[in-house]
Amino acid sequence: MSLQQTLSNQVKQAVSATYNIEINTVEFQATRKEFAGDITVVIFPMLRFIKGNPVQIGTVIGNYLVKNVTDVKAFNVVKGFLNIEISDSYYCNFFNEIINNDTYGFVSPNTDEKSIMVEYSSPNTNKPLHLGHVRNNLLGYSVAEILKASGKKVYKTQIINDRGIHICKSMLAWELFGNNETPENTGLKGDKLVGNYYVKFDQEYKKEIQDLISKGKTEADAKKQAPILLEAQNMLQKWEAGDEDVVELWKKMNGWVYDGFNITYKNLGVDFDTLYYESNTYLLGKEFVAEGLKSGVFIKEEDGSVWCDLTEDGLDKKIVQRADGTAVYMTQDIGTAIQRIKDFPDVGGMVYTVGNEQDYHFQVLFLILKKLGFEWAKNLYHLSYGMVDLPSGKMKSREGTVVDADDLVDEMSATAGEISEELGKLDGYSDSEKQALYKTIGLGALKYYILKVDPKKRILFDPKESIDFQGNTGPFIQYTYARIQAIIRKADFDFSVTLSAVEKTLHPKEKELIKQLQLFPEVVQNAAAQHSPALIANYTYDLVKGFNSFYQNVSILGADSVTDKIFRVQLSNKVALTIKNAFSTLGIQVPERM
RNA sequence: GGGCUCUUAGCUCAGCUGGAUAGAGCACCUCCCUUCUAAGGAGGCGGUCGAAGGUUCGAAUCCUUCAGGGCUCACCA
Repeated sequence: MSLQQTLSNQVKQAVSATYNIEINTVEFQATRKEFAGDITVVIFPMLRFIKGNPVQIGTVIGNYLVKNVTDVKAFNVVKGFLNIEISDSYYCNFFNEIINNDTYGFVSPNTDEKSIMVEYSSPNTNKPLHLGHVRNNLLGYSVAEILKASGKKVYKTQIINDRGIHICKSMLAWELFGNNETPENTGLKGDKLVGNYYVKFDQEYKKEIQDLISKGKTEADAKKQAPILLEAQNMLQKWEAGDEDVVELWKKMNGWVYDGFNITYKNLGVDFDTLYYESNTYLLGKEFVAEGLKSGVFIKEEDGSVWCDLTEDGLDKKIVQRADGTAVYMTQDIGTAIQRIKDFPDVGGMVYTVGNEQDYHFQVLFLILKKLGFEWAKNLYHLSYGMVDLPSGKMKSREGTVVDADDLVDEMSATAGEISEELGKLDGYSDSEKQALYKTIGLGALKYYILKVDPKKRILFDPKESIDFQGNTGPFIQYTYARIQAIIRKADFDFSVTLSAVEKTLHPKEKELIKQLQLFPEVVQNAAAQHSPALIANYTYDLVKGFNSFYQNVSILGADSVTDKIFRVQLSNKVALTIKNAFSTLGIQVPERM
């Protein structure tokens, strides 16, 4: 039983014994720095049940606790707050319990529980990944890792949007202007090469529109009648009809893109357990549309289109199948969800990492799946995140203001290198060691910068600030970890002395640190429940801040006894482990030296 | 226009289920390296928590209205 539970029970007993009144909840909070004590019971809520003076009630409960709970050393009451002081031996014992637990804070997987599928990334295959995808990937990957840490089995997946008019545009431009360029003969990453042709298409398209307008067409007509667009649409029809040449080209170019994406994913340090392709799933939803029609969930209009009426749920009518019988976006998402559960029957819920411009879509999707009667539909979560804006404004692919994912990672590493060189701390390292370290630091900066912000909020991405190494940043935390490793390397104490032998008054800063360490498992559970890496990021920062302050204020080598030194070195060790575990859920590495 | 969402220090952000004088970093000022990494630490300056009402012992947090920003309301994905 945790100390808080014990205290809660004892407070209830104190109230029951003194006032003959039963209360069912006791409110706790961490004691503020300016007061003596470690944990605080808030008396105010009890006033609803107990008539009386809060100070008096607090004093009565405090006396009871000191008498009946061994770990309670003393107490004081300020207004409606009962501040409780916890004995040092409690902290030492707690510390002893976690000292050898390398997976502290992580719950071991419960095999009886249902798994969770986390979808993220899900790009189109016509252009390279950009900054927006970076946020998506980092969030999705991190939430998957946090869910794992909270004891869930997790499948990471994505739905690759590999069909449609966008890829036909790239294909057509490549046929018309490509001169048989390949990643091999140009040395370009496949996704970049294909992306170039998507841009090329757009340029030609615009030219043709201008041309038509100068011949007297309206702009709207010109946009619809441009020959290159008609040709692309023709290509899409051929693809859907299974035309061999078109399908072969499609396979070839998508293959290039996948090779390119895989490099980017590797650079970012993300991975997937299973993949879904839209070209395989886009027709799947239709059989469930048919079923929904039978059960009355959907309605067929006169023209043959199928709709779902959600007006009673406060939403609109939503189309789920076109008049010509073809699938729309919603249809395929219905199909994909069902297919996933068929493929992985142990999955009991899914997390979709998709930008907030699709909030409404997912609200509708989840509701439709519920109406279709799927039991797992209540466990679907849209991990919605805000856009990433640049100081110069929105990213626009056509105006060339897009921040490319690969370029970004490279720049972060390069900047990490420049700053490290300036500080000159890495003398004696080989070039390859340095490069690896720069990447760890650069990526750490990028990932932390993005993950520490609440997913819901839009991010203003300032490239300059993101590579800052001071304050609440990834490198600051990595640096603290590396410093702790230096302390441990230097400390050659005899670790056979157990901590329970420590009989001394803890330094107040040590207590603060241990208090923070205690919170870690709770933070992981909370972050998993809220799908919020930001929670873990900000917690880690607080811990590091606390440690740095401890480190400056307590002279380790000046400690008097051997056990004292051991305690402090092990406390450092524990902090380092907690940083490492927290960062692993964020997908950030910690270097042993930097 | 309807729906969803955001607004906290000059800037970038925390603030858990309502609780004590709203916290960090950056920037600006003052101090602190004979010991393990100063990419550090201690302190100062800086806030009518977008506005107004309401709920209550108590509101940045919950409710209502309003203002401003974003997203969305396609037989696109």
